[in-house]
Amino acid sequence: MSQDNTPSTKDRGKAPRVRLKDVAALAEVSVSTVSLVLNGAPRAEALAAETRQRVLDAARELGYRPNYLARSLRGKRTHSLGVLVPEISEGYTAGVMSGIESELEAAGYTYLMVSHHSRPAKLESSIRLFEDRGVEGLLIIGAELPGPIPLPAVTVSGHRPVPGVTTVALDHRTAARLALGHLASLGHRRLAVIRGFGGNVDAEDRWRAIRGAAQELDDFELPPALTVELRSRAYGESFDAEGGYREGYEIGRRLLDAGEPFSALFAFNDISAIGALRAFLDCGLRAPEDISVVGFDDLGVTPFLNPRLTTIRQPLRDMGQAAARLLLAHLDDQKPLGERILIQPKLVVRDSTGPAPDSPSPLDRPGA
Amino acid sequence: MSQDNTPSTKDRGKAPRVRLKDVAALAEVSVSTVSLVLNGAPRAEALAAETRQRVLDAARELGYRPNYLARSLRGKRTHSLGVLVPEISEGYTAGVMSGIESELEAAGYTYLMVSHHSRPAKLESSIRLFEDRGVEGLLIIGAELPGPIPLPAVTVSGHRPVPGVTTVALDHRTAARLALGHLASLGHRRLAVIRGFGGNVDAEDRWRAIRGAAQELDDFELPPALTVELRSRAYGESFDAEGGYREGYEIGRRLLDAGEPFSALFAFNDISAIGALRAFLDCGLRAPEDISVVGFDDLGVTPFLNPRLTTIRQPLRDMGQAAARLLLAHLDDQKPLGERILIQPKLVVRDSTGPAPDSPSPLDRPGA
DNA sequence: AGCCCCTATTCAAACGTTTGAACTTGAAAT
DNA sequence: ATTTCAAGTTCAAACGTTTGAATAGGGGCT
Repeated sequence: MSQDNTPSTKDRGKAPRVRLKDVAALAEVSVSTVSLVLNGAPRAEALAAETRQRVLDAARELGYRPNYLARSLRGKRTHSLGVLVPEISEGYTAGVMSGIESELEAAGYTYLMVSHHSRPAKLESSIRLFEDRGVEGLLIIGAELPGPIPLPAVTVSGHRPVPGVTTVALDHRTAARLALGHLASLGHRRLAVIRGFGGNVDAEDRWRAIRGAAQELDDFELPPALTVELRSRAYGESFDAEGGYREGYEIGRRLLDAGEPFSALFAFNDISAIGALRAFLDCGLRAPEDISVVGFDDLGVTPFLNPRLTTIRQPLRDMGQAAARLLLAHLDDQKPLGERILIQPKLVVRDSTGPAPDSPSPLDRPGA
Repeated sequence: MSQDNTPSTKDRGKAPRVRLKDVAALAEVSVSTVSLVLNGAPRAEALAAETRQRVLDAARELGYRPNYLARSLRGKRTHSLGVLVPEISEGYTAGVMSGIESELEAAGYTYLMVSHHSRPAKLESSIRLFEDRGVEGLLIIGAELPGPIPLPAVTVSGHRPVPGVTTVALDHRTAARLALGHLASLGHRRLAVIRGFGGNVDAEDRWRAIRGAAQELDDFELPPALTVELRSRAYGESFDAEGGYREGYEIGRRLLDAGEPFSALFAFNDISAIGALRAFLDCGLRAPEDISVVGFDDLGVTPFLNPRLTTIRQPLRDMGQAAARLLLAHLDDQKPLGERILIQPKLVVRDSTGPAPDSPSPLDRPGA
């Protein structure tokens, strides 16, 4: 009756997409019937079995594939999420993403991804973008939240509690106790620390936990001159893959130059640990004989470094999976959001930590 | 006239979204006029300046944001792309993605991402998914293409020419010459090689180039017992971040056990190079004194390893950017696709390569 | 006074679905 | 012979845009 773009035998060009209408024509039923059947709607039960079969056959024969945009426009569901990561090419992000990806794929959701580079403005504009694109929910990694979020959201660390937002975060107290306990048991007493960059709640919590753990130990010091803060994540317009390592390296040198004796370093992440370790080696120190280093995250490389890196394992993949699952459970089953899930870290002892040297430090040289 | 969901003063709940219709009502014009003005259509020039301003003001006042789904449904443009990567948490992928991301963001495109895990079935299903989701084009990284692609596509390496698909690929001949030339000049004569996994064209090209480069050199051998193939990318259902390193490690041990003397290794990527290096160290070898190792990619860690890794740099970020730019140029300006862009690698000499030991090899022990 | 045409604006169809309400048909109940 | 009802199916509105075609209002021309 109305216009119809039948391929007219010779389908030159892009092969017009099969619509519900085409299936309906072939099956000799109405569009509604086709929609009902193809969606397995309860109402379709009422249809004659023969009719249903006819529709199914027609759809198969034509290779019908529903139009996502039309369906979403009408139905309000897009089966897509927005994922906000700090930096696409970071080990931390990669680990979490691999968990998120597998979970979303299994559930038939797609996602849009944007890096926020720890910049609040970017975070906010991305949230608006996602909203405009019709995502159903947000997965936010390592970001301080700007306030209430206009969509269901689950985060992976990075911020203090926001009502209605579920957070998957690491148990930093345990992490700190594990690392410091390990070092103390090896005889270390003066610890250098690479803190996460200020403003990052994860970093604050971690630092608080480290100080707490130090106090619980006898005769264990965190000399102020030996705690340095990363700034990496604070800017990072054009990302440089080497940035984090380089910063660790520079901090490593600065620590040695500080002239304060120390026998061990606890870094905020593996990346900076690797950089600092490199600096120590370059200055002629041996690890773990002269200095011990503990990283954080347990990235894939760590067991293959020289020396193998002792580190605190964050089950990044699990954290990503957990976050995704929680969000999906909310979207699909209305499970409420807002809890705080604590994830337990694990100490992985390898070769970069060893007994403290007998002398208070390998570095009692005042200058250089 | 028709139904209208005006917030009725007390807007409880989710704040209904502002539609064109709402703006039209406030500006006292028709919906069409609003659409025209807000899109800066040429036809809008014909409107009275006063009207245009009224519309603009109304839109601003209400905070109008267009409905993406409706617009795309009608207009056929979604400003979104599909990105297919081998493995989300791989250094190679991360490098390329960082280039793609920055380019797409600048152009106002979003993208969906799926890992194909080098599985043809996954690749095909993902392409269908993307098609269904209405993406305008595809960016495919490191995958053998299943045949013609139903959408405009640009790839980053991984396959032999397909008509209509632009490829950004590395110049493997140059890469091989750089690596082998460097090693030969250091006196190395017998080279072990970790090849990429079979079926990957990138791997084949590289291997062909390596053999070619070896022939160009005097007295330079690639003993068959010392070329091993990666299998990593061939399966990889549940991804394990350590997988690639571990495989390199195992290959490293196998090479030593082969009993064939060699003084240098050229690995398919940095990951496997790092693993193999670790194996060599574990077996009591020193690098570069006893054995030299050349990696491939130049991931961020490489300058911080111990020893620092000599490697062939692939400008991954640039490759990603180039690919994205080419695809966008096609979509926005109809620039034709189908070329093959060759990217030049660079040799980065660090500490993992050194003069060949005097003895033909450190490994003239027949057993073990 | 009638006609034409220009300017400024609106109509209404279309994009491809989903879904509440309505419509047939035939058989059972009155 | 009419009404009642259920089973099976279709109508048509709606989702929020974009855009080709149509329209109203005026002013200038003959």
